[in-house]
Amino acid sequence: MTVNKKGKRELIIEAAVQVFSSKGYHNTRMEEIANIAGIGKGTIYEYFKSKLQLFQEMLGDGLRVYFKNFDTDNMKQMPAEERLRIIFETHAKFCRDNKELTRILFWDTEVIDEELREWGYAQRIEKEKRIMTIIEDSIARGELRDINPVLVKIIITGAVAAMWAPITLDGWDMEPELLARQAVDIIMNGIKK
Amino acid sequence: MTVNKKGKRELIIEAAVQVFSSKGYHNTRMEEIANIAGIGKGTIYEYFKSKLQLFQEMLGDGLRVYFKNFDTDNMKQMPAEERLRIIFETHAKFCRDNKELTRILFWDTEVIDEELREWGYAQRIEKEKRIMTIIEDSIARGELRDINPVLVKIIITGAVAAMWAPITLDGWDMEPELLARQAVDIIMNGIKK
Amino acid sequence: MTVNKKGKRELIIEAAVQVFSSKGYHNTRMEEIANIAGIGKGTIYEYFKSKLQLFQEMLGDGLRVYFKNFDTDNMKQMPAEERLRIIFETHAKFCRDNKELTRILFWDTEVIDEELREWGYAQRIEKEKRIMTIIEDSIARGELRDINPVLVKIIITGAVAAMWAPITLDGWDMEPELLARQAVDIIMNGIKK
Amino acid sequence: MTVNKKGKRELIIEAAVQVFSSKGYHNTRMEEIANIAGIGKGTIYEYFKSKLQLFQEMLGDGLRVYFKNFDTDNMKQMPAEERLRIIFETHAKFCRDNKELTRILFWDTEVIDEELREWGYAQRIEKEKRIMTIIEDSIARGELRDINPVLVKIIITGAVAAMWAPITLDGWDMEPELLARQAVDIIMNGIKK
DNA sequence: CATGAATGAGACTTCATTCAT
DNA sequence: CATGAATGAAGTCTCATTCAT
Repeated sequence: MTVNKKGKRELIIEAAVQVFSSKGYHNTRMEEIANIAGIGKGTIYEYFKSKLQLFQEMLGDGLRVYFKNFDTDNMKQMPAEERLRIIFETHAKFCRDNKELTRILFWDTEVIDEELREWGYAQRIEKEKRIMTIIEDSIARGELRDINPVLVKIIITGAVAAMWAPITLDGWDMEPELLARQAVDIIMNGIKK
Repeated sequence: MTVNKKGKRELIIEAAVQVFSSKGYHNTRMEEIANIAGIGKGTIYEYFKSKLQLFQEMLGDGLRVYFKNFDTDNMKQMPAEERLRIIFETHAKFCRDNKELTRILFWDTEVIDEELREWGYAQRIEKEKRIMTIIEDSIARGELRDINPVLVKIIITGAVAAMWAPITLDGWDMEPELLARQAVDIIMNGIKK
Repeated sequence: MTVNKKGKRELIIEAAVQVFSSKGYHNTRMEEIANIAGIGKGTIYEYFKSKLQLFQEMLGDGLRVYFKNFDTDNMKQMPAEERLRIIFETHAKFCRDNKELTRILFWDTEVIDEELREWGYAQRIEKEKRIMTIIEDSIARGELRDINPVLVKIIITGAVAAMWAPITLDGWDMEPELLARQAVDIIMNGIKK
Repeated sequence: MTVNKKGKRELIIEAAVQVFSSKGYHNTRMEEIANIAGIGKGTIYEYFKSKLQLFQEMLGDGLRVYFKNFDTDNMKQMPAEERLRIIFETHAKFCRDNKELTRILFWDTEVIDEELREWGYAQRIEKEKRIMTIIEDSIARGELRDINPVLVKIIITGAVAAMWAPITLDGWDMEPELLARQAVDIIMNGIKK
């Protein structure tokens, strides 16, 4: 049945997230994914054409969930500060709920496949464009000082991306809303007294 | 001769940087490194016990060069702003001069080996401790607002780490000194007008 | 119902002939046979124990049809020329009506199974014995020149077997009766003017 | 050294002929070829890209040896009878000296690969064209009765091809020269007294 | 009876490493 | 010291067969 089939596909994806995250693509054995999913090795191939495709669909599924959290239409009307806050908060929530996946999605650069590399590159550009728009909008509206927007983009994207490490590795546990508010405060006003 | 041997060792390391950087650890073939170094496949094993050891020594060499750039003793006396500026500038210079290597050293998380993973973790902690010290020193000295130091650390390390992408991938070319001055300005004073 | 079951068995055999003929034993997937037969994969196993058995029964069915065409009792009384003519004509008809199957039955030597190999060998010997009997009978009756009967057997069996290629592959279309008459004429009288 | 390398390539080809001949393409395991050649499994891949390529090169090598035996230039001047005699004799010699290979080269139709199938088809057409030329030449010169040349071609190619079976399987041992003389005698003059 | 999702044995192939030259 | 031919462990993937529904 469809319900059943969908269930098994998700079962595999979940096992894949677990193993790919902790071992990386190349150290992951299809058999281990199968074992963790509680199914036979061959069954994976009923749902995914190859190891690469399983990995890609895992990324795709993850990103779809991630982007579902942003309501882009509403955001256009907001001031820069608010938009940044939402980005930080949403990202922090996703990171908290998908600790391992976050690293693969927003940090990992393991070379797996040429096509995938380009996909990852496009992904990064896409995300950064969103940040750049916010910054340039705000500069145009005169909300910001006269600063290098590329540098601001690096600082913001770097901060967002760097969150996975303390959360995933060090078990840092901070309320996403608080984190977002404080982070945006620092970026907007600086750290100097 | 020792000189000769040293020469060949460096030849191999240079080839290793080239191939490991562009293909990642697992997609790199020992034969390709040998070809690029212009030597025989077996010769690599005269200088390195294994592929893993070659990779590790490549990392070690890279980090040694990196840290040689910091004069830690002098830095202790400086104000936070100056110390941050040096970190940004030094990092930007290293990134500009070792585009590919930077990504492997300061971003890559490809899982290669359990021991190496811990080494990388320790590396990260080490670097972050340095940042934390700066921040906590400054807070103690009353130079900074009352802010979450972990968050500041994330923002600074994230910004430093994120520099590789525009420089390596997008060909972004900015004077390290200028970059450092502007970045520290933003972090200290924020972006708000 | 028995009728129903028989109908499905034939359905499978027909699909098997189609796929085995064009792809060979090892390139044939049980699933493809099932698809062409319009049934489920598992259903084949209700009628045949295994892929090998299906193949064997397909061969058996084919040969039974083939040999039904020879009325061996009547043939014993006929002169050699007439008997050869019947062999050629019958074979040509079967080939025309079962293009692909003919190749598998009378030419193919794809090694599939030790038991099957011996079965095929016995099959060949059986057919050749028939030819040898005709030739030796005729020699005894003084109808033929003093020639090597083994050689004659090779020429006749070779000619019979070789017919599948132009008919199946090149689309050669010749009236079986005419073909048989002319072939026997050549064998009996040679090609020299 | 080149001599050494050539030696190993031939070693593998010889082992391949042995195993492919007796088991067929699909039942042949690369490991068995390696074992018979007395080398490691991986070594085969130093000389041949894949199982398919090994098979193809084995066929190519075999055919090259086969065709080296025909002196096509000289043959053009000879009468049909003589040319046929040479074909039979050369083929019989090759069959005697390369019992197993002959079946693969001139009889086997195991479906292995689409490209290979077309190659085999072209091969057959090429050989048959040679026979057709002889027949049509002779008809033009008025050496032959008014007979269907396609039928003659089938009889001759069939006879030639069918020789492998008694020689390889039944251990039939006949002097190639004698065989050729008698076979051509039968084809030219028929078997009737 | 019919089905097709699930299975796992087994095949090909790669590539780090060794070692005789 | 330097080499590269040889090796075999180990990984991905296929597909005949089973069995619960």
